[in-house]
Amino acid sequence: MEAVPVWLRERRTGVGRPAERSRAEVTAAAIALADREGLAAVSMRRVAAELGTGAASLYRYVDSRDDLLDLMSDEVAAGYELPAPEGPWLPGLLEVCRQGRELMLRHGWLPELVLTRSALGPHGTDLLEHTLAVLAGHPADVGRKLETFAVMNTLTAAFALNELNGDSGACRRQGAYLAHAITAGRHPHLAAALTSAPLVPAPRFEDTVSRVLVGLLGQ
Amino acid sequence: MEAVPVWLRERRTGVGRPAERSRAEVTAAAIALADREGLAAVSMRRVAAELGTGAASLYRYVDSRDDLLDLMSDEVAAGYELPAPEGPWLPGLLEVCRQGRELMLRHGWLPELVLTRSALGPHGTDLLEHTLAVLAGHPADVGRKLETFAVMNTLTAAFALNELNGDSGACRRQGAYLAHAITAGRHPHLAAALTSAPLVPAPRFEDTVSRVLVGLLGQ
DNA sequence: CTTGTTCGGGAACGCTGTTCGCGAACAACG
DNA sequence: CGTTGTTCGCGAACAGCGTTCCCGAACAAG
Repeated sequence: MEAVPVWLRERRTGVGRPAERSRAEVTAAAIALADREGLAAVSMRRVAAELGTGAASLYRYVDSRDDLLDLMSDEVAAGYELPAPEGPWLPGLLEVCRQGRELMLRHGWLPELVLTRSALGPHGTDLLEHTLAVLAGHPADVGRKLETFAVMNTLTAAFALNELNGDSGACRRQGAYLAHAITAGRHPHLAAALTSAPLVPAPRFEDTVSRVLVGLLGQ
Repeated sequence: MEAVPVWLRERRTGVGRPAERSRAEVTAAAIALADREGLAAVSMRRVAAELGTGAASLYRYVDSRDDLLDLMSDEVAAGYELPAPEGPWLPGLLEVCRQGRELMLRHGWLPELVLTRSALGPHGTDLLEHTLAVLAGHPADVGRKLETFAVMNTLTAAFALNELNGDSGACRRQGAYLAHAITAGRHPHLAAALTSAPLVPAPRFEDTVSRVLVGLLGQ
């Protein structure tokens, strides 16, 4: 029934044996491990080994592995550089998306976390605040602005995920089946599409996001 | 190095001991289990127990748990009812999204699979073919149409996921932290937004998707 | 020095995906 | 009918997982 998110459970008083590590240290170790070997490698035991300690010790800093994943997401979100918003809103939002994509490409495990869990930590909250600030002069109602924030994150993560998976095996598999589906003959439009164009066209990230944002917010 | 996807690995010849079950039966059992207890409950042992057999037996029908998840996704995609496309493209695509959302709400484990893995099985391929058929008369190039297909699926899944998580604990946690962030005072726009509007406004699915599609494809 | 409190972490529990290998079941062939 | 080839069912085992228990150690305060 602990409805309190990770970020609010803070360090106890200065009494008792002092902790040898900090929550930030644990988070950093988990991020380093994920960057090196992927999200699946982030187990409590592996993270603990990274720190030269035992798995059970981590539970002094984190309530569960899921909490640790939330901390990782939010910590990366600290990498946004958010200047004071000025000028028209579209370039402002595009800059946010551009930075988001870069962070996600640098941390290939991030898109999965962003897409499947929606926890907003301190830095995520700052990002939302910045987005609302960019849209401060826009006439859309609050609901649509929040919706825009969610769509931006989702689309950026999905885009980054595609880019990351694009070169590896996942796309080959799909390609293999699509090729089979084409030769079967019952998918004329698909056949026409895939023979008339490169299989994986260079995705135009900013153009696509821009169109979506204009669709949502007008102008 | 098996680049062949699940759907192409077919039943062997009629030689040897006949199988007691079928791949479809295994898939159906996994779906039933996921519907009842969620995706986390879909372990090889649990699915096997559902069928009254041993866990190792499943590997006669499926190469891995991931394969089974792909089969589950595609099997649900068989639930689309795709009439021959006619009329303008926007209502045609909206109907696809509407059906997708309904399927995902009926199978709460689907959004996660759609968002994180992009495998296209036979029924997914049919859906793509249908989408391209609806857009047959549209002047956009092939790349943008494929992109539109991906965005439709992603957005629908993300929307459904939010609806499914909306009432449960996940949103409470977020709300708890956001409330804290507001009282801290450093997020004026956020504070204004969350006090001037209901915390979780009724999401207007079709309106949002419609705006995004028009943004991507024009008109 | 004692007391209160916290931290570190080995050990254990129940679970997971997957592999191995053996016995059983069947089709085809002689 | 018997033999052979092949597939299937699946118990047992392996390595790994998240998490909890619990006890000894380490410190602050009195």
